[in-house]
Amino acid sequence: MPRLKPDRDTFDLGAALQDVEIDRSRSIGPQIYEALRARIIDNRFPPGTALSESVVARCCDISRTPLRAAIQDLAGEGLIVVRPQVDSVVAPHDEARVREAIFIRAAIEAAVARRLAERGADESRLAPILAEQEQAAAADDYMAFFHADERFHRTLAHMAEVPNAWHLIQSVKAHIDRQRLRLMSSITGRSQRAYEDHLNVLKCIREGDASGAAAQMRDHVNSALESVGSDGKLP
Amino acid sequence: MPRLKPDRDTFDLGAALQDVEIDRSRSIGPQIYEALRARIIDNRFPPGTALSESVVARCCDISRTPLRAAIQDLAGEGLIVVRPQVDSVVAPHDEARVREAIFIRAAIEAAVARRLAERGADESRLAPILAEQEQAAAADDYMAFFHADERFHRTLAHMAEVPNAWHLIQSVKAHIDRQRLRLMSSITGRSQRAYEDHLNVLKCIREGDASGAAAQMRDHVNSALESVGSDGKLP
DNA sequence: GCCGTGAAACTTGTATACTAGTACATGTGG
DNA sequence: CCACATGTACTAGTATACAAGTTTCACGGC
Repeated sequence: MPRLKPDRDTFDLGAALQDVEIDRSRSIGPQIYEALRARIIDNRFPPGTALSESVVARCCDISRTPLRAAIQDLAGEGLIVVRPQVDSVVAPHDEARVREAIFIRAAIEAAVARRLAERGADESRLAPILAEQEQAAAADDYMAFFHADERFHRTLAHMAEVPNAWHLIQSVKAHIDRQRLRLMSSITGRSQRAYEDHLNVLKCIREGDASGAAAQMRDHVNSALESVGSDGKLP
Repeated sequence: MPRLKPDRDTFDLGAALQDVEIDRSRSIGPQIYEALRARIIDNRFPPGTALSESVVARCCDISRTPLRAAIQDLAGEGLIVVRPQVDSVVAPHDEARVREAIFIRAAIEAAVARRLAERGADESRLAPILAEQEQAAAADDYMAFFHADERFHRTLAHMAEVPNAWHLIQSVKAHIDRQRLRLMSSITGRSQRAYEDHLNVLKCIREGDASGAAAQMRDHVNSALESVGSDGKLP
């Protein structure tokens, strides 16, 4: 007797996908990419979730072709693990990978801070962002601070004239954010400290202290390490 | 009267593609990706070369599907520029992008050197590579040195336990290498200096001088800047 | 001669059918 | 009861047909 889909774990996937809205007047690929990526990062798709191409495509009422493109990109970022002829699942949480992501981000952003200190930076673009951060930190509005923080770092990268560096950072930042959003608890109250870190980095940049700016930024990014397991290998 | 392909610039493309061998027993996507990537980096596909999906697919006797996957990856690395509904061409030479690639690589590799200096490193894995480099530098065998250099840096990344960092470096390194291979002339005799740079980095690592190791590695990678236009913007 | 119009020959994007490979469950022989 | 074939229902990889958009060039009106 043929068994057709015991509804084992497909059900919740359809639920998590039901609110994806595809604008058929634009390219589908990038849209479904963003939709899946957001759901992986905020853990609506827990690690191990099977993302069968046929199932997801049917749920979103699209064909497999643009979906495959999205999955391929996500696999390139390490957010999805594709086992040929077997399955494609959301990548498991990997503390080593998160630590590595923090390492890479710290390296690049420290270099950005160093360059800004060496070349000088026009802080006018940062003022409104800093104001927003101060307010969000005082109100302990985490999501507001989160977005302002993103803009702060992105703006620094653009001021240093390394836009592609920011693109790279975004790809590794996905792993950091996924971890961050997984254990929301350990976050409360950190906004204030992050805000002060930003001020310290800017102080060094203003004074032309290249090594200091790099070190401050490195420490700032590395402070994310406190959330992840200290230094233990994976079991 | 219908005009069927005036053979304007398709001809040389077929020539440059005639020696791509596809192993049908393995996945086609990664193979065609590597084939195209190699040809872009060594400038067999000059900037601006149109890589029409239909044409390339027919030349290689494959379908558009795996080819699209390869092109999408190359576009993600910035080696191909895809204009939707128009064309896909090999990305133009972009000095700003090359400088940025060097910046990113220097940032990450400096951090790798710093970490190795802090944690200590087992140099036994590096000894044979260094020996090979010394020999290649003495003989001025550039390609041999090139490959040994690649292994040297990759091994450092693995010793620092950041394998994904090496993957990122590879993607930005493509732009550096493409530039390097374009103006081969400015390279002769550099092997000796690069070899000495490596020794200096290792010396700092051995002595546990973290800041020194990072600075040495940064300067070493940044020496590639001497080949590219000094600091001028693109015209 | 010049300019607007439109059809045709491209391009990439999307949908779907088919291929080939894996895993698991089921049944069979020991 | 267990080991082992075997078939079935999946998976991702590939090929191909079709759709939608862009560029180009020829043609006709002015």
